[in-house]
Amino acid sequence: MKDVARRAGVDVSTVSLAINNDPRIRQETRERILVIARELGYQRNHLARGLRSGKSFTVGAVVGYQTAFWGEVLAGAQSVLAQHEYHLMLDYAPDATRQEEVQIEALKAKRVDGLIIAPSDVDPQAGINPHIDYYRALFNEQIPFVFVDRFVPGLDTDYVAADNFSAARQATRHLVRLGHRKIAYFYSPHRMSTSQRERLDGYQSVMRELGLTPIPWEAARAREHRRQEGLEAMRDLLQDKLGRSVTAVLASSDSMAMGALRALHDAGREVPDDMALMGFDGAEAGEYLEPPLTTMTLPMRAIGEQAAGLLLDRINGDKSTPYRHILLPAELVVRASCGGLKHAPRPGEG
Amino acid sequence: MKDVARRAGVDVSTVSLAINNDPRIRQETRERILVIARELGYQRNHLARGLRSGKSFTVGAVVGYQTAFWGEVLAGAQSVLAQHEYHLMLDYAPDATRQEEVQIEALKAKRVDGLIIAPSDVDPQAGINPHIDYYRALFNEQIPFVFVDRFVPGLDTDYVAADNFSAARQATRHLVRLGHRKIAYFYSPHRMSTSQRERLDGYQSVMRELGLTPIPWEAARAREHRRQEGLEAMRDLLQDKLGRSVTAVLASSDSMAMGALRALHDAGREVPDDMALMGFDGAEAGEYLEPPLTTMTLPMRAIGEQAAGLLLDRINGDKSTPYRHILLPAELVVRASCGGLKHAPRPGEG
DNA sequence: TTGAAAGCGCTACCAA
DNA sequence: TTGGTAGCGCTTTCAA
Repeated sequence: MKDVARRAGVDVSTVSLAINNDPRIRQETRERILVIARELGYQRNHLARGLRSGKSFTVGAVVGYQTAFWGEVLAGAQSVLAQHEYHLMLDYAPDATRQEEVQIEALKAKRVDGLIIAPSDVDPQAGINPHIDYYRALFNEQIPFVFVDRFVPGLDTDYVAADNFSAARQATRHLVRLGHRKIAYFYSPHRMSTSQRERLDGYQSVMRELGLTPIPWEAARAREHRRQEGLEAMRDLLQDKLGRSVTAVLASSDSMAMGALRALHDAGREVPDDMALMGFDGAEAGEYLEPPLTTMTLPMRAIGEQAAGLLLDRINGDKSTPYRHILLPAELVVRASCGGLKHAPRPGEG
Repeated sequence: MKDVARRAGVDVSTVSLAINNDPRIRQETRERILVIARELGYQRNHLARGLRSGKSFTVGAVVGYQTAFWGEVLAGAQSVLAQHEYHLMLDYAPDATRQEEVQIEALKAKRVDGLIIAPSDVDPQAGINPHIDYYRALFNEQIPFVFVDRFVPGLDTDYVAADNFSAARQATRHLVRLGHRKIAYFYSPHRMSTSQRERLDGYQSVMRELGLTPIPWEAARAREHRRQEGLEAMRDLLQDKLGRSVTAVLASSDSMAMGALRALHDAGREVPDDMALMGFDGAEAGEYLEPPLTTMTLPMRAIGEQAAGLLLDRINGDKSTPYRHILLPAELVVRASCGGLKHAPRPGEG
């Protein structure tokens, strides 16, 4: 920058103003400076800029294990941030560790301007988020952050997620519309995020409204991958007295549905003829299953985009604007796993 | 830091040394300073540190579109970087745009200490990477970087990938071992990365060595998702005179195999009885297919971990150590799509 | 509209 | 083993 200033015959401060498009600089001067800067291959040092101005043009993201879901969300966020010269710093914080707090502290030391956070699951015993005190402190520190996909009950902040409650209602109604009455809901009670809670609630609300008996089916034993849980839940169901009357299953996630599907295959049951099966998430793999899986597709990219947008507003805009909650609609994607269709949809149709 | 110094009755420079675990500071002094720092909630400012020391403790990653593959690679890299107080700055650069260079320049402005790069595909016409001059310049600038999954021919740098050539050989031999002689290889010539090239070469080398005729089958028309390409390639094959004699297909990626599988289902062909089908990548979804897909599983996490390790060595170690190429073995995962098994493997078995 | 100078928080150098 | 001080490259304030 000093070199640029010397070559342009101006002061460094003038160069700075020119580069930042400050209206006080004369058009002609700015252009001359910019040309010289380019010639010299000048590249602004964001570290110095950040140190002086108190902004790093960087946002931290703390999410759970790497999955296709989070990949999409982060890609969405990144695309919006990139448009504003912002960068995303990535961290994975496996649930149920203290990691989450450590990661955020590390990100704060790097002076991120804001954070995109998927808070860990709610403690099933206590019914509250184990990190709530930490988040409350973070909030009081005035560090801008947005919760994605899930939130911390008791803390009012910016928040972006799919409308899981409505989506679960829509899914349940879809099964009812196809003629099912004995509809079980597969889920895992071990780690319940707020979104999982809302899905369960949505399912139960529709069942009750229609005078049907909710059959919440807990994957009690397993607690590793969702898939294993779905597999065991279905095995249990098929051997259970009550379970045997069930004609349709709504799974709390696509991976759980995949496990359930495997169990059905293994037991020689036909899908959808013997049992209708529906997933939740819109995982890409669902399309490839046999039969292809009907599911609620979540707007993952949009969740990331909106989260980044909200965060940028909060960083650059008025700190005191009221906190916003954005719930994005999920989309019912009908494939063959629930019947009601003559054939499996071809790619692109669903 | 000034506050900490004052409270501890020492100079800021002493605090700095203490925090950086400099051996010159007496154990006792260090501990006292550290305690006070903690009490005061002191958090080191990495921006200032970076400005002064010329290191940002940050590395940039530029990969293609978000996919499960890249998600795993990045998660692997992130886990290693986190152990060294490094952070990952994420960028997605869709192939075949100039984006790649722009992104890297932006990352450089943020003063990343190094870069993890998946270079774009080789231009099929010219046979060279369109960005080679840029990468050469980057190399001359002495900025540490590692190529992952693919490289730029003609540029000798640190490089980590799966051993695609050997993996393709192993895959081909597997099919031969099962009794197949007419084995086609599905691939898409439009965008050939170096790893795709090596897969094709590996397949052909085994076929030739065994006196078999290679049947490279180009997905000529489509050029969107790999899946669509696989679907169309299989349709073509089934209608082709030569193609009808084929008994096994090795696809250049799992998604291509999935498309091919759909086409086989649609045509009423049984897998593996009418046609054996094998994928490449180890995509999670392959396990859920009907029949489950035999594939070469790439060590995605390890690729990311090794890439980060190499980069850290380069950043912190001797700049002039010779460039290393790390090729990690892929694993043959036998499921039911190629036959030779009595039943589909249960989860965990394969 | 531009210039001059201070200073962000740290590390690195040299002196004690 | 510790203290003092310069200065990284920028933005920002104030003066011209």
